[in-house]
Amino acid sequence: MHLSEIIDGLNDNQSQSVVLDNTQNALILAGAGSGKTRVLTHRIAYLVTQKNVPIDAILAVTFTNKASKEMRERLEVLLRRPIRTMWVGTFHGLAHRLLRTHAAEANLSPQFQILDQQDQYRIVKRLMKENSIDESKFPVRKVQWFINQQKDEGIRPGDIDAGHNYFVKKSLEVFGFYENHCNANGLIDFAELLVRSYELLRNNSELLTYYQTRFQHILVDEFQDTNTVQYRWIQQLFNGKNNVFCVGDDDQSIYGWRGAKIENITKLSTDFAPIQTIRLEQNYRSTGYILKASNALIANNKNRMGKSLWTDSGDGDLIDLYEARTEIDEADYVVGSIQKIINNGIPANQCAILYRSNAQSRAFEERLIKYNVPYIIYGGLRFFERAEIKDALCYLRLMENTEDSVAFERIVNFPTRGIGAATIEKVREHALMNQTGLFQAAISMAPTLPTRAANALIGFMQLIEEMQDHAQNLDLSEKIGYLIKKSGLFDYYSNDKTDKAGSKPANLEELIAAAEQYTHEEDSEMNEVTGFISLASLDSSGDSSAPPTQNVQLMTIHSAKGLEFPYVFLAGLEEDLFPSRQSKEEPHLLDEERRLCYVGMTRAMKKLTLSFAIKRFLHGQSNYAYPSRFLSEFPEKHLNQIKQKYGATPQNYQKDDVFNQDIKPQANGDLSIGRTVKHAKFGFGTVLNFEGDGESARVQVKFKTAGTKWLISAYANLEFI
DNA sequence: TAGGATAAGGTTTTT
DNA sequence: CCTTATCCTA
Repeated sequence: MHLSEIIDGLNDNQSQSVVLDNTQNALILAGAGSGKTRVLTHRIAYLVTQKNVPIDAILAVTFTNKASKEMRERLEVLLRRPIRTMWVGTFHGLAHRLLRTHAAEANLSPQFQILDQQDQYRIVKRLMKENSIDESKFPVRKVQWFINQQKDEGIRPGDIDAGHNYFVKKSLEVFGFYENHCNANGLIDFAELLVRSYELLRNNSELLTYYQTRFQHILVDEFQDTNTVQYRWIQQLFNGKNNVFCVGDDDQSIYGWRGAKIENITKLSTDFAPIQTIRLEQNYRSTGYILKASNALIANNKNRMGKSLWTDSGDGDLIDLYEARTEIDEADYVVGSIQKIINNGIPANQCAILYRSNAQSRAFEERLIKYNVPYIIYGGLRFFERAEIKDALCYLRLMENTEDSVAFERIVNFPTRGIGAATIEKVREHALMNQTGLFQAAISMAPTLPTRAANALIGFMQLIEEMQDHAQNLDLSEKIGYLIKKSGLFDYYSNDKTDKAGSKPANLEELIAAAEQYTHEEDSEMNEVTGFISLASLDSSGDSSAPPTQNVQLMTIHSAKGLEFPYVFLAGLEEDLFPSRQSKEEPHLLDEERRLCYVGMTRAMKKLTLSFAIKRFLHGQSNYAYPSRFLSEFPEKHLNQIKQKYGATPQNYQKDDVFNQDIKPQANGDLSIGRTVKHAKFGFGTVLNFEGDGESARVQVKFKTAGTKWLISAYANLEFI
């Protein structure tokens, strides 16, 4: 292959990055839409075709499964050959591969199972109960969070001193119990995948040397999102003779809450010196106004490495800003706009609705259904996290390995078969005393139980054994098809009245289809079943089905990272929602919110529409909100402001309210709910409620800065704006 | 023990 | 508001 095939069509900075020589490491500061995936894939193609680097000498790390899949596909197109054996994957996926390959050296059972968040929660909760730790004082979720936070920093229970902090002290105690439990049962959570594989190489110099020598080129995508352990993981594989090539954008760091360290990108320059930094600032995605506004917004952050995107494709349309009365009005406007776009012959999947939190999707979903616009929601409950799917997989796991106690607990009495809490508790005790798995314990102690419980339990174990026998020679998808019927899961969910949408049986069938699509690598460290189960844990999205072509796409901004859409609707730009309430007090959290907003805006190619609602119903109640501060952080001249349909003044909210019955058409002289007022001392506020009339009226006002207060109208001297 | 009915709790983002 | 835990009855 000729060099020109690889660098043709790249701009100067891009091709300079691609053909960097091997004497130094590289940091590519790649702005949104500057073609970073292109640079990464072309870099690899350059190494393979021009420098004769074997594909097995390359390690390419991404953050999402989607990104690694895409990179693999693009590489195969570029190189015109399959690259199955190449190490391309997510940090978690690659760490998992390492641990499967060297399970013994990592002190792991070869059958180890991956715990997802839910499994982990359950275990932590049970351990706390067993050890009489009060859940009301130490919420399970917080303790779980604490444990993961430590692990993301590579910290083990023995590594820290709680001092006088009682919460830390108790959490550490649970952390210890949890570790023991996981070690005894061959369980690995997400964070553990990383820590454990890091420690594996740290404690085993032979292996470390092997991988250091093998991976001549280490390429990392989204470097700004690496956490402490991930950074060390890369650092460890670097021996000074090989090369790291990191691509990142400090302005798009949005996973600080998950332990990502934005500083890692600056640490890189000292830890991996000499390093060459190249900036990619030409944007090929968005029009001029979108970029100018995004640049202005992100300029409000301190401590940036500095970068300014530009385009030569012209200003394009102004950014629309819609001021909605409520979230329903907002959804109406957005869906209405999308309908117009579709009516112009543009496919629906070119439109995306992005939001800060998943809960916001509901209003949009309702309107999309009402107006008959096809849509697809990403996130929310992911396929492999659905209860019915996990149930089925647990049957599969138990059939594969009867010692899988997590699976045993989940399905021993599901669908219900007369095995109650009391019986299970006895099994657990017996297992603990004899240091066996639950299944083994159940076999040996069943005869000691009362007849009814004993029969039920023995019946369950016979069922599993019978299923094992019968499924032995079936292929994976047939096995799953068989087990969902035989176990009674399918019948159970078919008759489940709480499944309003009735989608659960369909999901079970979808699982069979997913198993059919699953292609198992022959040379894998795992057998087919284990491979499929691991995939289900690590790639929770699961819907491997063809990408939707005629659906409007709805997702959080977090999951939109790395994607682009011609028409983007960024909704819910309100204080306390975006930026979120828990972020606004802390400058570094607020900066991350701002980056998130920047990421959202820079997803748009042709047209960006922002919106906010004055009143929003969320988490069971209605609240008035102020427009997000982010809206005032870029020049107004980039905006085309659109007020709500029925006029711009708050008084008009009372009339023509066909969409929102929940806005009460109440008025009392100058008073009306939703009106903006000014108080001499408290400043500006919004009327939330009032009672009584005239001089004796009491008014509840939510002030911008002073909080919410009840005031006596006669004394408050409110000025109505 | 099962399964409905009622009460309580928790809400940002996810590999 | 929705999910989950707990209570209560058959």
